[in-house]
Amino acid sequence: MKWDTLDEEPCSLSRTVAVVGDRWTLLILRECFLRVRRFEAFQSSLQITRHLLSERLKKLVRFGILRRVPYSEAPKRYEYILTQKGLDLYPIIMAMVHWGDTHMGDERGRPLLHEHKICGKLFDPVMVCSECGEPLHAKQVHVHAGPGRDQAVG
Amino acid sequence: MKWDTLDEEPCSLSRTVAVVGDRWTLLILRECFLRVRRFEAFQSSLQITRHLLSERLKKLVRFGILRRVPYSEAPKRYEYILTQKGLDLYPIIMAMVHWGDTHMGDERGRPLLHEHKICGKLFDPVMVCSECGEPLHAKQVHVHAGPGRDQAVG
DNA sequence: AGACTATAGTTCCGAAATAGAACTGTCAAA
DNA sequence: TTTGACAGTTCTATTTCGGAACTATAGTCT
Repeated sequence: MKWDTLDEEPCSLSRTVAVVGDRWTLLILRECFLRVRRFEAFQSSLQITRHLLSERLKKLVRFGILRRVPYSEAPKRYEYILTQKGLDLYPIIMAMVHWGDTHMGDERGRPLLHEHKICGKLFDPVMVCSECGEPLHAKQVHVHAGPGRDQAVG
Repeated sequence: MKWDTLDEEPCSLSRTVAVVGDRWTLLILRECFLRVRRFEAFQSSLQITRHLLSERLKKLVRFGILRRVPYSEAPKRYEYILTQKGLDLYPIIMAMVHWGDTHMGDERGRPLLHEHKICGKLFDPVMVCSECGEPLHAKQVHVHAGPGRDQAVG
Protein backbone atom coordinates (compact mmCIF):
# COMPACT_ATOMS: atom_id res chain seq x y z
CA MET A 1 0.00 0.00 0.00
CA LYS A 2 1.28 3.42 -0.94
CA TRP A 3 0.18 5.42 2.09
CA ASP A 4 1.49 8.63 0.58
CA THR A 5 -1.19 8.66 -2.11
CA LEU A 6 -3.99 7.21 -0.02
CA ASP A 7 -5.70 10.60 -0.09
CA GLU A 8 -6.16 10.26 -3.85
CA GLU A 9 -7.81 6.86 -3.81
CA PRO A 10 -11.28 6.67 -5.32
CA CYS A 11 -12.70 5.92 -1.90
CA SER A 12 -13.82 8.51 0.59
CA LEU A 13 -12.99 6.30 3.52
CA SER A 14 -9.41 5.87 2.30
CA ARG A 15 -9.07 9.60 1.90
CA THR A 16 -10.26 10.19 5.43
CA VAL A 17 -8.02 7.43 6.72
CA ALA A 18 -5.10 9.13 5.00
CA VAL A 19 -5.64 12.11 7.30
CA VAL A 20 -6.95 10.75 10.60
CA GLY A 21 -6.17 7.06 10.31
CA ASP A 22 -3.60 6.74 13.03
CA ARG A 23 -3.73 6.57 16.76
CA TRP A 24 -1.84 9.72 17.61
CA THR A 25 -3.75 11.87 15.17
CA LEU A 26 -7.06 10.79 16.66
CA LEU A 27 -5.85 11.46 20.18
CA ILE A 28 -4.52 14.86 19.13
CA LEU A 29 -7.90 15.69 17.64
CA ARG A 30 -9.60 14.68 20.86
CA GLU A 31 -7.46 17.23 22.65
CA CYS A 32 -8.31 19.86 20.04
CA PHE A 33 -12.02 19.37 20.68
CA LEU A 34 -11.28 19.72 24.39
CA ARG A 35 -9.77 23.11 23.54
CA VAL A 36 -6.12 22.21 23.81
CA ARG A 37 -4.13 24.40 21.43
CA ARG A 38 -0.46 24.55 22.37
CA PHE A 39 2.47 22.28 21.73
CA GLU A 40 3.41 21.84 25.37
CA ALA A 41 -0.20 21.20 26.33
CA PHE A 42 -0.61 18.45 23.75
CA GLN A 43 2.68 16.94 24.72
CA SER A 44 2.09 16.80 28.43
CA SER A 45 -1.51 15.62 28.27
CA LEU A 46 -0.82 12.90 25.70
CA GLN A 47 2.71 11.87 26.65
CA ILE A 48 3.47 11.78 22.95
CA THR A 49 7.09 12.23 21.95
CA ARG A 50 7.86 15.77 20.84
CA HIS A 51 9.12 14.47 17.54
CA LEU A 52 5.88 12.75 16.62
CA LEU A 53 3.74 15.56 17.93
CA SER A 54 5.59 18.00 15.75
CA GLU A 55 5.19 15.78 12.72
CA ARG A 56 1.48 15.11 13.29
CA LEU A 57 0.68 18.77 13.83
CA LYS A 58 2.45 19.62 10.58
CA LYS A 59 0.44 17.00 8.78
CA LEU A 60 -2.84 18.28 10.20
CA VAL A 61 -1.91 21.81 9.15
CA ARG A 62 -0.92 20.58 5.69
CA PHE A 63 -4.32 18.94 5.26
CA GLY A 64 -6.11 22.08 6.42
CA ILE A 65 -7.48 20.61 9.64
CA LEU A 66 -5.55 22.87 11.97
CA ARG A 67 -4.35 26.42 11.50
CA ARG A 68 -1.05 27.49 13.03
CA VAL A 69 -1.81 30.87 14.54
CA PRO A 70 0.73 33.17 16.24
CA TYR A 71 -0.21 34.16 19.75
CA SER A 72 3.06 35.86 20.69
CA GLU A 73 5.41 37.94 18.55
CA ALA A 74 8.57 37.87 20.63
CA PRO A 75 9.41 35.13 20.99
CA LYS A 76 7.39 33.83 18.04
CA ARG A 77 4.94 31.29 19.37
CA TYR A 78 2.08 29.54 17.68
CA GLU A 79 -1.01 27.65 18.65
CA TYR A 80 -3.05 25.17 16.68
CA ILE A 81 -6.71 25.86 16.04
CA LEU A 82 -9.31 23.70 14.33
CA THR A 83 -10.45 25.02 10.96
CA GLN A 84 -14.00 24.42 9.74
CA LYS A 85 -12.68 21.33 7.99
CA GLY A 86 -11.31 20.21 11.33
CA LEU A 87 -14.50 21.05 13.23
CA ASP A 88 -16.35 18.91 10.71
CA LEU A 89 -14.47 15.90 12.05
CA TYR A 90 -16.63 16.16 15.16
CA PRO A 91 -19.08 13.44 14.11
CA ILE A 92 -16.20 11.01 13.65
CA ILE A 93 -14.80 11.74 17.09
CA MET A 94 -18.23 11.63 18.71
CA ALA A 95 -19.11 8.39 16.96
CA MET A 96 -15.90 6.88 18.32
CA VAL A 97 -16.54 8.18 21.82
CA HIS A 98 -20.06 6.81 21.75
CA TRP A 99 -18.95 3.40 20.54
CA GLY A 100 -16.36 3.32 23.30
CA ASP A 101 -18.99 4.30 25.87
CA THR A 102 -21.29 1.56 24.63
CA HIS A 103 -18.91 -1.31 24.01
CA MET A 104 -15.70 -0.68 25.90
CA GLY A 105 -17.05 0.65 29.18
CA ASP A 106 -16.17 -0.67 32.61
CA GLU A 107 -17.88 -0.65 35.99
CA ARG A 108 -16.77 2.92 36.67
CA GLY A 109 -19.19 4.38 34.13
CA ARG A 110 -18.52 6.94 31.44
CA PRO A 111 -15.45 9.11 31.59
CA LEU A 112 -17.25 12.11 30.10
CA LEU A 113 -20.82 13.25 29.72
CA HIS A 114 -21.94 15.54 26.91
CA GLU A 115 -24.47 18.32 27.30
CA HIS A 116 -26.21 19.82 24.30
CA LYS A 117 -26.30 23.57 24.86
CA ILE A 118 -29.24 23.90 22.51
CA CYS A 119 -31.62 21.72 24.54
CA GLY A 120 -29.73 21.65 27.81
CA LYS A 121 -29.75 17.87 28.19
CA LEU A 122 -27.14 15.17 28.45
CA PHE A 123 -27.21 13.30 25.16
CA ASP A 124 -25.79 10.57 23.01
CA PRO A 125 -25.00 11.17 19.37
CA VAL A 126 -27.32 9.41 16.92
CA MET A 127 -26.65 9.07 13.23
CA VAL A 128 -29.73 9.57 11.11
CA CYS A 129 -30.69 9.67 7.44
CA SER A 130 -30.58 13.18 6.00
CA GLU A 131 -33.76 12.47 4.02
CA CYS A 132 -36.15 10.79 6.45
CA GLY A 133 -34.48 11.42 9.79
CA GLU A 134 -34.61 7.79 10.88
CA PRO A 135 -31.60 6.29 12.71
CA LEU A 136 -29.22 4.52 10.34
CA HIS A 137 -28.28 0.86 10.50
CA ALA A 138 -25.76 -0.86 8.28
CA LYS A 139 -28.24 -3.44 7.01
CA GLN A 140 -30.71 -0.80 5.86
CA VAL A 141 -28.29 0.84 3.50
CA HIS A 142 -27.71 -0.11 -0.11
CA VAL A 143 -24.53 1.04 -1.81
CA HIS A 144 -24.36 2.22 -5.43
CA ALA A 145 -21.33 3.11 -7.50
CA GLY A 146 -21.08 6.89 -7.82
CA PRO A 147 -19.52 9.00 -10.57
CA GLY A 148 -16.10 9.09 -8.87
CA ARG A 149 -15.68 5.38 -8.77
CA ASP A 150 -13.47 3.48 -11.16
CA GLN A 151 -12.91 -0.01 -9.90
CA ALA A 152 -12.17 0.50 -6.25
CA VAL A 153 -14.64 0.73 -3.45
CA GLY A 154 -15.78 3.04 -0.70
CA MET B 1 2.27 5.49 25.26
CA LYS B 2 1.52 1.92 26.21
CA TRP B 3 -0.66 0.95 23.27
CA ASP B 4 -1.28 -2.47 24.77
CA THR B 5 -3.37 -1.03 27.58
CA LEU B 6 -4.98 1.77 25.62
CA ASP B 7 -8.30 -0.08 25.83
CA GLU B 8 -8.29 0.40 29.61
CA GLU B 9 -7.74 4.15 29.61
CA PRO B 10 -10.43 6.24 31.29
CA CYS B 11 -11.34 7.71 27.92
CA SER B 12 -13.85 6.24 25.53
CA LEU B 13 -12.07 7.63 22.52
CA SER B 14 -8.81 5.96 23.57
CA ARG B 15 -10.60 2.68 24.00
CA THR B 16 -12.10 2.91 20.55
CA VAL B 17 -8.77 3.95 19.11
CA ALA B 18 -7.22 0.87 20.71
CA VAL B 19 -9.45 -1.24 18.49
CA VAL B 20 -9.93 0.65 15.22
CA GLY B 21 -7.20 3.27 15.40
CA ASP B 22 -5.03 2.14 12.56
CA ARG B 23 -5.22 2.39 8.84
CA TRP B 24 -5.46 -1.27 7.95
CA THR B 25 -8.14 -1.99 10.53
CA LEU B 26 -10.34 0.78 9.18
CA LEU B 27 -9.88 -0.41 5.61
CA ILE B 28 -10.64 -3.98 6.65
CA LEU B 29 -13.83 -2.78 8.33
CA ARG B 30 -14.82 -0.94 5.16
CA GLU B 31 -14.57 -4.24 3.32
CA CYS B 32 -16.61 -5.96 6.02
CA PHE B 33 -19.44 -3.46 5.55
CA LEU B 34 -19.20 -4.12 1.81
CA ARG B 35 -19.82 -7.79 2.64
CA VAL B 36 -16.31 -9.10 2.18
CA ARG B 37 -15.80 -12.06 4.50
CA ARG B 38 -12.89 -14.22 3.40
CA PHE B 39 -9.17 -14.00 3.87
CA GLU B 40 -8.31 -14.14 0.19
CA ALA B 41 -10.97 -11.56 -0.62
CA PHE B 42 -9.66 -9.08 1.91
CA GLN B 43 -6.12 -9.68 0.78
CA SER B 44 -6.72 -9.18 -2.91
CA SER B 45 -9.01 -6.18 -2.60
CA LEU B 46 -6.79 -4.35 -0.11
CA GLN B 47 -3.34 -5.49 -1.24
CA ILE B 48 -2.49 -5.89 2.43
CA THR B 49 0.30 -8.31 3.27
CA ARG B 50 -1.00 -11.68 4.38
CA HIS B 51 0.93 -11.37 7.59
CA LEU B 52 -0.72 -8.12 8.65
CA LEU B 53 -4.15 -9.21 7.50
CA SER B 54 -3.88 -12.32 9.62
CA GLU B 55 -2.83 -10.29 12.64
CA ARG B 56 -5.55 -7.65 12.22
CA LEU B 57 -8.29 -10.23 11.77
CA LYS B 58 -7.15 -11.96 14.94
CA LYS B 59 -7.27 -8.69 16.80
CA LEU B 60 -10.76 -7.89 15.55
CA VAL B 61 -11.92 -11.35 16.61
CA ARG B 62 -10.26 -10.94 20.00
CA PHE B 63 -12.12 -7.66 20.57
CA GLY B 64 -15.41 -9.23 19.52
CA ILE B 65 -15.88 -7.20 16.37
CA LEU B 66 -15.67 -10.13 13.98
CA ARG B 67 -16.66 -13.74 14.45
CA ARG B 68 -14.60 -16.48 12.78
CA VAL B 69 -17.21 -18.82 11.35
CA PRO B 70 -16.47 -22.12 9.58
CA TYR B 71 -17.94 -22.40 6.12
CA SER B 72 -16.21 -25.61 5.06
CA GLU B 73 -15.35 -28.67 7.12
CA ALA B 74 -12.76 -30.37 4.92
CA PRO B 75 -10.54 -28.56 4.51
CA LYS B 76 -11.37 -26.41 7.53
CA ARG B 77 -12.04 -22.90 6.27
CA TYR B 78 -13.39 -19.86 8.04
CA GLU B 79 -14.93 -16.55 7.17
CA TYR B 80 -15.11 -13.37 9.19
CA ILE B 81 -18.50 -11.88 10.01
CA LEU B 82 -19.34 -8.67 11.82
CA THR B 83 -20.87 -9.16 15.26
CA GLN B 84 -23.40 -6.67 16.63
CA LYS B 85 -20.48 -4.89 18.28
CA GLY B 86 -18.89 -4.69 14.86
CA LEU B 87 -22.08 -3.56 13.13
CA ASP B 88 -22.28 -0.78 15.70
CA LEU B 89 -19.10 0.67 14.23
CA TYR B 90 -21.18 1.73 11.24
CA PRO B 91 -21.64 5.33 12.37
CA ILE B 92 -17.86 5.72 12.65
CA ILE B 93 -17.29 4.36 9.16
CA MET B 94 -20.13 6.43 7.71
CA ALA B 95 -18.94 9.58 9.45
CA MET B 96 -15.51 9.03 7.90
CA VAL B 97 -16.96 8.37 4.45
CA HIS B 98 -19.08 11.49 4.69
CA TRP B 99 -16.19 13.67 5.79
CA GLY B 100 -14.14 12.31 2.91
CA ASP B 101 -16.99 13.01 0.48
CA THR B 102 -17.29 16.55 1.80
CA HIS B 103 -13.67 17.57 2.25
CA MET B 104 -11.48 15.28 0.21
CA GLY B 105 -13.51 14.97 -2.99
CA ASP B 106 -12.21 15.63 -6.47
CA GLU B 107 -13.78 16.61 -9.77
CA ARG B 108 -14.92 13.06 -10.43
CA GLY B 109 -17.60 13.18 -7.76
CA ARG B 110 -18.36 10.64 -5.06
CA PRO B 111 -17.06 7.12 -5.33
CA LEU B 112 -20.15 5.63 -3.72
CA LEU B 113 -23.73 6.70 -3.13
CA HIS B 114 -25.81 5.42 -0.25
CA GLU B 115 -29.48 4.55 -0.47
CA HIS B 116 -31.61 4.24 2.64
CA LYS B 117 -33.82 1.21 2.16
CA ILE B 118 -36.33 2.57 4.65
CA CYS B 119 -37.15 5.73 2.72
CA GLY B 120 -35.71 4.77 -0.65
CA LYS B 121 -33.62 7.92 -1.08
CA LEU B 122 -29.96 8.68 -1.53
CA PHE B 123 -28.82 10.21 1.72
CA ASP B 124 -25.99 11.64 3.78
CA PRO B 125 -25.49 10.64 7.38
CA VAL B 126 -26.29 13.36 9.90
CA MET B 127 -25.36 13.22 13.55
CA VAL B 128 -28.06 14.52 15.84
CA CYS B 129 -28.72 14.90 19.54
CA SER B 130 -30.55 11.92 21.03
CA GLU B 131 -32.66 14.28 23.17
CA CYS B 132 -33.80 17.05 20.85
CA GLY B 133 -32.95 15.63 17.43
CA GLU B 134 -31.07 18.72 16.28
CA PRO B 135 -27.84 18.29 14.29
CA LEU B 136 -24.78 18.37 16.50
CA HIS B 137 -21.94 20.85 16.24
CA ALA B 138 -18.79 20.83 18.31
CA LYS B 139 -19.32 24.33 19.64
CA GLN B 140 -22.79 23.54 20.96
CA VAL B 141 -21.59 20.78 23.23
CA HIS B 142 -20.40 21.17 26.79
CA VAL B 143 -18.35 18.41 28.35
CA HIS B 144 -18.70 17.28 31.97
CA ALA B 145 -16.60 14.79 33.90
CA GLY B 146 -18.50 11.54 34.27
CA PRO B 147 -18.26 8.86 36.98
CA GLY B 148 -15.59 6.89 35.11
CA ARG B 149 -13.15 9.71 34.91
CA ASP B 150 -10.13 10.02 37.18
CA GLN B 151 -7.76 12.58 35.84
CA ALA B 152 -7.59 11.81 32.15
CA VAL B 153 -9.90 13.09 29.49
CA GLY B 154 -12.24 11.91 26.80
C1' DA C 1 -0.88 -41.91 -9.01
C1' DG C 2 1.01 -37.44 -9.74
C1' DA C 3 0.53 -32.63 -10.81
C1' DC C 4 -2.05 -28.54 -10.33
C1' DT C 5 -5.21 -25.32 -8.07
C1' DA C 6 -7.66 -23.01 -4.20
C1' DT C 7 -7.77 -21.31 0.41
C1' DA C 8 -5.84 -19.80 4.70
C1' DG C 9 -2.59 -18.96 6.83
C1' DT C 10 3.01 -18.65 8.86
C1' DT C 11 7.93 -17.44 8.55
C1' DC C 12 11.75 -14.60 7.49
C1' DC C 13 14.41 -10.48 6.50
C1' DG C 14 15.30 -5.67 5.10
C1' DA C 15 12.92 -1.08 5.34
C1' DA C 16 10.29 2.31 7.66
C1' DA C 17 8.13 4.31 11.69
C1' DT C 18 8.17 5.08 16.64
C1' DA C 19 9.93 5.90 21.54
C1' DG C 20 12.89 8.12 24.54
C1' DA C 21 16.10 11.20 25.63
C1' DA C 22 19.04 15.02 24.81
C1' DC C 23 19.82 19.26 22.46
C1' DT C 24 18.73 24.16 20.23
C1' DG C 25 16.99 28.83 20.12
C1' DT C 26 14.34 32.84 21.79
C1' DC C 27 12.90 35.72 25.19
C1' DA C 28 11.22 37.16 30.06
C1' DA C 29 11.80 37.29 34.92
C1' DA C 30 14.67 36.87 39.21
C1' DT D 1 23.81 35.86 34.60
C1' DT D 2 21.09 32.32 35.55
C1' DT D 3 16.84 30.10 35.42
C1' DG D 4 12.64 28.88 33.33
C1' DA D 5 8.95 28.59 29.73
C1' DC D 6 7.92 27.40 25.15
C1' DA D 7 8.35 25.27 20.62
C1' DG D 8 10.49 22.75 18.37
C1' DT D 9 14.87 19.45 16.14
C1' DT D 10 18.24 15.71 16.29
C1' DC D 11 19.92 11.28 17.52
C1' DT D 12 19.85 6.22 18.38
C1' DA D 13 17.62 1.83 19.75
C1' DT D 14 13.47 -0.69 19.34
C1' DT D 15 9.20 -1.97 17.17
C1' DT D 16 6.32 -2.53 13.40
C1' DC D 17 5.57 -3.11 8.50
C1' DG D 18 6.25 -4.69 3.58
C1' DG D 19 7.29 -8.16 0.40
C1' DA D 20 8.20 -12.48 -0.85
C1' DA D 21 8.55 -17.27 -0.05
C1' DC D 22 6.91 -21.26 2.37
C1' DT D 23 3.38 -24.68 4.76
C1' DA D 24 -0.81 -27.23 5.12
C1' DT D 25 -5.15 -29.43 3.59
C1' DA D 26 -8.00 -31.10 0.22
C1' DG D 27 -10.23 -31.22 -4.26
C1' DT D 28 -9.71 -31.69 -9.46
C1' DC D 29 -7.47 -32.83 -13.79
C1' DT D 30 -4.76 -36.08 -16.79
